[in-house]
Amino acid sequence: MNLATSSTGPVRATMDDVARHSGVSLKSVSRVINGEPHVSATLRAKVEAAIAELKYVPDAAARSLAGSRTFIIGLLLDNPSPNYTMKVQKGVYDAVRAHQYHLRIDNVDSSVPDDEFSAQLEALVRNSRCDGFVLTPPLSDNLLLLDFLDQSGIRYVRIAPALEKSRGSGIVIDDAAAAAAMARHLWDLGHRRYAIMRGPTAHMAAARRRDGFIEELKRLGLEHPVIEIDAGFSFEGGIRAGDSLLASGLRPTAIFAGNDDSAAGVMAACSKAGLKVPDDISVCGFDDSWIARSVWPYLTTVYQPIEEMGHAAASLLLRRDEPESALHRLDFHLVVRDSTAPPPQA
Amino acid sequence: MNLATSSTGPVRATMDDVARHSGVSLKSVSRVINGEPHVSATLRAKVEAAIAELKYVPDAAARSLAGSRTFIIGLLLDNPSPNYTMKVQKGVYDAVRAHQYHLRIDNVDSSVPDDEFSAQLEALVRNSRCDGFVLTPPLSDNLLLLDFLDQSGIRYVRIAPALEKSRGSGIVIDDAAAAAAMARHLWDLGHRRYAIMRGPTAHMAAARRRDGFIEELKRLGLEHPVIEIDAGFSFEGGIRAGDSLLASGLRPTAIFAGNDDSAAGVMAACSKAGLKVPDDISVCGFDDSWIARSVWPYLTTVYQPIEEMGHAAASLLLRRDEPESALHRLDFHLVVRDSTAPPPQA
DNA sequence: CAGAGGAATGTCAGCGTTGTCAAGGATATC
DNA sequence: GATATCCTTGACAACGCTGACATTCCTCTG
Repeated sequence: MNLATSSTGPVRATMDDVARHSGVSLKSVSRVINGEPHVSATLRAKVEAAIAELKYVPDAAARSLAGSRTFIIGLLLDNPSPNYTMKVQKGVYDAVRAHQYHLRIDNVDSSVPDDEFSAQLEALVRNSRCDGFVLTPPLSDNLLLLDFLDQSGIRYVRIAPALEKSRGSGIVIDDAAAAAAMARHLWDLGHRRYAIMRGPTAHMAAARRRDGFIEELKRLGLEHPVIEIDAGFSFEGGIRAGDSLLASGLRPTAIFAGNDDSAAGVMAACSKAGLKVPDDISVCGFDDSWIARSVWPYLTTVYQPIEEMGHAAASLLLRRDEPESALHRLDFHLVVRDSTAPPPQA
Repeated sequence: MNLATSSTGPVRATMDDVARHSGVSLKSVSRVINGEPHVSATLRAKVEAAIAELKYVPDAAARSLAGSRTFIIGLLLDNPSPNYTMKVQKGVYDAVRAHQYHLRIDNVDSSVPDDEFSAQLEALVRNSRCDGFVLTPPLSDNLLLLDFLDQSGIRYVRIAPALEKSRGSGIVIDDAAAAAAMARHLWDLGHRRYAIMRGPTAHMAAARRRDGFIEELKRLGLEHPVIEIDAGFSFEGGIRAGDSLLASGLRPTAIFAGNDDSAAGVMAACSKAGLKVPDDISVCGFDDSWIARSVWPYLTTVYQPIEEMGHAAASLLLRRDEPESALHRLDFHLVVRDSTAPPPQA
């Protein structure tokens, strides 16, 4: 069997068939399909009827050869977290399909030296002709990539950008406000001794979460300093940070981790140390990723609308009437589950 | 800014440029690019030099319009597990890119009524012209889908098929043998009282794991029957099944769960019940997915080469010389971590 | 009511490849 | 040495659609 000639399925109708069938010119069919102005209602109706009857579907290859669009949106991926990535991907997919576009995936590896990275990008853009790219973190803040796309005149939308936010369009949530909300939750439960597990230093959103958390606690009147430890964004990082925190003898009653993975690690460290969550100590995360419901007790966290962010990013790319650059802020909300509770009575 | 005209990047060289540059005909360039026979070494060298110099890249749209290939491989997704999906996707992506193809993602929802599902498929195949599809479970065993693809004459490769294995090509591992290996591991540790958490009933691979596990134990001389409980493939399912098992008063010393997620749930149930893993009870999973290292203690499990399976599937699709139908078996191996240990002294 | 301007529709030449067919040259066969 | 056969190369017409431009038919304006 041969790849090339294997499609022996029913013959697809062409635009010519539609034109003949509805008694109008080829170009008029084209106009209807592309929603161009200056088409009478009568003609449109005729053509649409013919399209429906013949089950006509425009040929993407011919369209992109003749026109200048490819009807493909590229999703640029370089994120280690499968949960996050899949959610973004789902959102982008839905938006793209709703516009009759297709989703193309492209992975890049930004952990290589700059020149190699540039070579990757060049190859990618040369090969993968797309009408636009959705950039996921950490790519959203990769200046080399942004420069390259700008210079090539390729449209893009950034998900959760932190640096140079005026470049391209971006979809964000207010990390600081979200962290502040978590701070209030813990404060209201009665906690007064806190630790925070910082995310990766390169991750700007993580820094904003930290700042928002600490600011809010100060505003609420916290006296003790907040203990800070680097934990990264991984389970291993969380467990390590948790181990060393608990070994140090410091005993916060609540720990805020930079994301759900590290929070899960912290919880593991607590149970290793014989502390029960949430009775002895409260732990909370950020993202409401899938792992938040794959640990026991279920994790209190901040819901980030990741799928919606992907959807919004793709939609932005597909709206031709969009301004050059804009930052769209989406809503988060607190998800209180079982890993936070009032502190133990001293 | 307009999607259509935004690409003001450098002008791409066309095949015509290459032909002129190397002093040969258009068709000869085409022959070189497509690796067709009957091309002299001299001509090939000239053309290749010109291609390199002009940085020529064939235009995919023109190729698929003129020829009958699209240079796109579709990945059909309907799997709830992001870990699994991302791994498959990565493998498929790498294989596809190595052949200068592109990866298109398409989601379908097989949880809807049959007629609605058929409509989805029809729309998908009508719109998404691909040179072939990679099917992931549970789609690999969806007969409606297989019928549809066969009938449309579209090539596909199935990942982990269980039913009607002679249809299309398939990439599998030996689930029964893998489960048997796990059984031997536990037996060698000294366990004699087992429970097994069954996967979803519709999931054939899960059934094979169960059978392989029990068969092997019988072969080894197990006397007590293995306790069986349905847990599905989710964390919640695992925790529920674990709760009811432990509440029942039955006390196996080792629990084999159908996948890592349900194993994590079982571990949570154990710690809720005050049992320490692995000192009081051993727990093991299947897949070596990402969650196996996101629980404490790290999970003993079976490594399935999911990424390689995706890679193999796509490669199969891209080899034109492949027979109609073939089943390719890939290797698994045991990953012994911290969740299994000898049973407590009675 | 002539002329201008705009709305509605049509004609036609590509877009950048590949498939078909033909032609010329080299090699093999009797 | 003539004919048959294969190898190598090229000319040219699609592929299905859109962009530029032409044409017709209104409707408005003064």
